[in-house]
Amino acid sequence: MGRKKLKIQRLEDLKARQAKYSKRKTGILKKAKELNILCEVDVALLFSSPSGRPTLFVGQNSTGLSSILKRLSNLSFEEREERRTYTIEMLKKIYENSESEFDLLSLPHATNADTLKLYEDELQELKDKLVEKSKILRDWRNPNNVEDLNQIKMMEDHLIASLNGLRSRRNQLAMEQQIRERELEGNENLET
Amino acid sequence: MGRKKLKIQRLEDLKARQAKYSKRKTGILKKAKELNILCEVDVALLFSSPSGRPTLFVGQNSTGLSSILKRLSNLSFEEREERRTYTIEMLKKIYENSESEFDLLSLPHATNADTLKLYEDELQELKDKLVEKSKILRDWRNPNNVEDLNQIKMMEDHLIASLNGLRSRRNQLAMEQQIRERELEGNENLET
DNA sequence: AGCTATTAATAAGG
DNA sequence: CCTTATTAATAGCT
Repeated sequence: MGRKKLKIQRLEDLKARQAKYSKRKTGILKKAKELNILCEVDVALLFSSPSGRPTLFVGQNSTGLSSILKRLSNLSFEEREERRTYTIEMLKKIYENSESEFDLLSLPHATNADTLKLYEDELQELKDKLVEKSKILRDWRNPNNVEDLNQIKMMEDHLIASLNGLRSRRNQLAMEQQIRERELEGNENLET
Repeated sequence: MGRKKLKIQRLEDLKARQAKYSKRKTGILKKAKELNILCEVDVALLFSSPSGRPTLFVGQNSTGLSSILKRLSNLSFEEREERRTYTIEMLKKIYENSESEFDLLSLPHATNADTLKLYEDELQELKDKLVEKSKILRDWRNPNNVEDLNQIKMMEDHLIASLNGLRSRRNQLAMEQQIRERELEGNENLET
C-alpha cells in the first residue's frame, strides 16, 4: 500500500532502512496489539535490530507466556538430548526450521538497555552456577561421564565420608529416639 | 480494512475468535517477513493461539536471540535435572505444530517494563533453585542438619547406589587402562 | 476455505 | 514528522 508497489528486498540505503523500519514497526505493533485484544492471544516477541540491542516484548496479560517459554526451552533441550548435539546446533535448527510467529504488545515507555543488560548478565551468571552445581550432582548420580580416575577416587572418598557422616547422624537420631522412648516408659511406670 | 470498521475488543464468539486469529496471524507474519527482508531485522516470536496452541517462530540470522534461547535451554536443562520430569509429548506437539517459515520483526528503540519484570521473575526463580541445590549439596556433606530419620535413610540409599556406580566406573576405567597398557606392550614387543 | 467491498497501512513526496 | 495517492489487509458472507 503506497504510491507504488514496493519490491520486498533489502533496502540498501541505511537511512531509508531505518525510516521504513520505524514506520512498519509501528504498523506491526498496532496489528499485534489488536490481535492480542481481539483474539485473546498471549504473545511475546524477541528481536534484535542490527543497529541495536536485543529486546523482548511480552504481552501484558500473557500469563501463558511463561509456560510457552518453558516448553520452548524443553523443546530445545529435547532436541539436544535426542541427537546428542549441543546447544548451538539446536539453536541453528530452530533458527533455520521454525518460524517465528509473533505478536507483540506495545509497551510505551522505554526502559534503558543498560538495566536490561545487567539483568542478562546476572541471569547468565546464576545459570552458570546452577549448571555447575547440577553437574556435580549429576556426576554423583551417574559417574559414567567422568573420565579421570583420580577424580573418581576423590569422589569416592567424599562419598565414603558422607556415608560415614550420614550413618553417625542416623545413629545419633536413633539414640535420641531411644532416650525419648525410655523417658516415656519411665513416666508410664510412675503413673501406674 | 473490511466491509465495516471493526471495534477492537475481545471477540466473544470462540469460532469467530479463532477465525480472525487465523487470518490476522497470516497478515502479521507476512508483514514481519517483509520487515525482516526490507530492514534486515532479526526477530523471534512466541505466541499462544486462542485454542492454547503454542507456537514459536524464529527469524533466521537472529544471532542476537541466541543468548536468550540458550539460557532458556539451560533453564529447562536445570529443571529437568532437578525434577527429572519429561515433557516429550508437549515438545513433539510444539514441534509438529510449528510451521515452516521465517519471520522476523524488529523493534529498534523501546525496551519495556514487562521485559524487566520477566527478567526479575526469572532471576528470582534461579536464585531459589540455586539455594535449593546448595542445600542439597550441603546436607550431603553435613547431614547434621537433617532431622528426619527417613530422609537420612533415603540419602544413605542414594549414597550407596552412587558409590556402587562410582566403583563400577572406576573398575571400568581401570580395565580400559589395562587394555591400553597391554596393547602398548604388544606393540613394543613387535617393534623389538 | 474463497470472495469483494471497504477500511487501513504506507510509499513517495512536502 | 505530515499528506495523500495507492496498494494491501481484511470484515462480513457464502
